[in-house]
Amino acid sequence: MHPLDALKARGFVAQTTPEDALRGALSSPGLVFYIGFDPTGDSLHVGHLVQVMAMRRLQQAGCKPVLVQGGGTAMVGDPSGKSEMRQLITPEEIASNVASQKAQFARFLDLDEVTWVDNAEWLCQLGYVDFLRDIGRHFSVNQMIKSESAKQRLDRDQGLSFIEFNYHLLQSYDYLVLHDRFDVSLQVGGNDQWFNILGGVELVRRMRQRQVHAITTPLVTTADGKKMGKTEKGAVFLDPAKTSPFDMFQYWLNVHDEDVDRFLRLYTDLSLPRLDELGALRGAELRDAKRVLAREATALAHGADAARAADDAARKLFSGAADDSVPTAAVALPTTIATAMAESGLVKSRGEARRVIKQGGCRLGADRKTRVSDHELELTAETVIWAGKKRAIRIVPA
RNA sequence: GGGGGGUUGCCCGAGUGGUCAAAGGGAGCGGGCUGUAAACCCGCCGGCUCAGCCUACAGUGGUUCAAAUCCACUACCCCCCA
Repeated sequence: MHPLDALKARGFVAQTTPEDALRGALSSPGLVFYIGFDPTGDSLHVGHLVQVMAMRRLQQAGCKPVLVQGGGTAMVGDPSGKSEMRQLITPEEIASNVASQKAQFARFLDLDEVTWVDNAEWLCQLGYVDFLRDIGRHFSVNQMIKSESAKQRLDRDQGLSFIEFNYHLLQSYDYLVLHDRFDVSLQVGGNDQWFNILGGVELVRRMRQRQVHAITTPLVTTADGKKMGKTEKGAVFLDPAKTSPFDMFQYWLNVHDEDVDRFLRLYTDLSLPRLDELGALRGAELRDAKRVLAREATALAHGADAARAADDAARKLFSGAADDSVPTAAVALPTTIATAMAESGLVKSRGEARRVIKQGGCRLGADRKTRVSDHELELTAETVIWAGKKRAIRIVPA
């Protein structure tokens, strides 16, 4: 199957540059493509995964990835989709973020085949006047002002500083540099980057008379309209120290019915026939599809063993057979139930613990047999505490 | 540089001297129903040593018996003019 069709079948394609040319470029092996990541955080999260998986797919299809860490662009801040000016981060933070994110990419990509560059390398030493003369002349302010990201900010009276306004030029320039240095002729990015990516395509065309290509991936939201990978507790990170494999497993297991098929396609390696099979499931059967999703997606991020362990732990926890595989927190005993709940992180505060208890949501024991009605109930030994139907933690003496 | 408007709880947003931990909505949480789903119904929803106390309405300082509400200064944001 043609790589482009494979991507489409899995739902990775939102927009592309003219398809015939793109298709042709993708047909010849060894096409070099790039994706940029702005290292604004010290861990990737599930929200980044569409891009990461798109790279994975393309690499498996024989394309050669160039991974651009946006050390330079991160210092400017992309206004796309942002309602306010992004906070500027320091070069030290960027460097440390780049380092920790790199390790996470290794799970998804064959790093031996990946070219790593940091655009700080060429962006940070640009001469302002030269840049204006050589690059800036190719850009129309009229157009930029009409771009979706600028327009939104302008319309809503939110202001758009000059530094952010320039992001477009910098990203376009990246494409030019990468084309010159590595023969990159495809850029992949989120659909909110469409305008920025086209800027690069256009710049290469004007300055090198070469046609290069672009694919954007859809901006994935959940069926109830939230950003992918966000929970009330924050993002679902790939760093196991920030989001445990168990919690990630639960995140995938608890996706909405309507998201299952889409997510399976995007976030797992399953074959298309297998995807169709799972996609045909309806009603309660979807639980099986969700389990596959959770298992597969967690395995990609943390390895098959960790995924299996998370699965086992989840099964045990919800079947009343919780053992030490289940999320555990050490708390100094004896103490009151409310304190244990708060200190273990099961709930955010003792106030919340009291509320849950008052409302009848707190139960004790792996089997959930004992309903707690007194927040001062004393805990003396190891036990499993439930807050509501889905959250539980095993308390052990500190 | 000049003139005007704004900054409220996780978010949006009312409130213009006491009855304000602060209307309303959203998010979130708990219960019911269910499939560890959605929708729906009911309840909760700053913290704590919880019939009480503490912290909060950008920051600081003031006026007052009493301020989110009045005054002054500071910071940030937006608009118009130059």
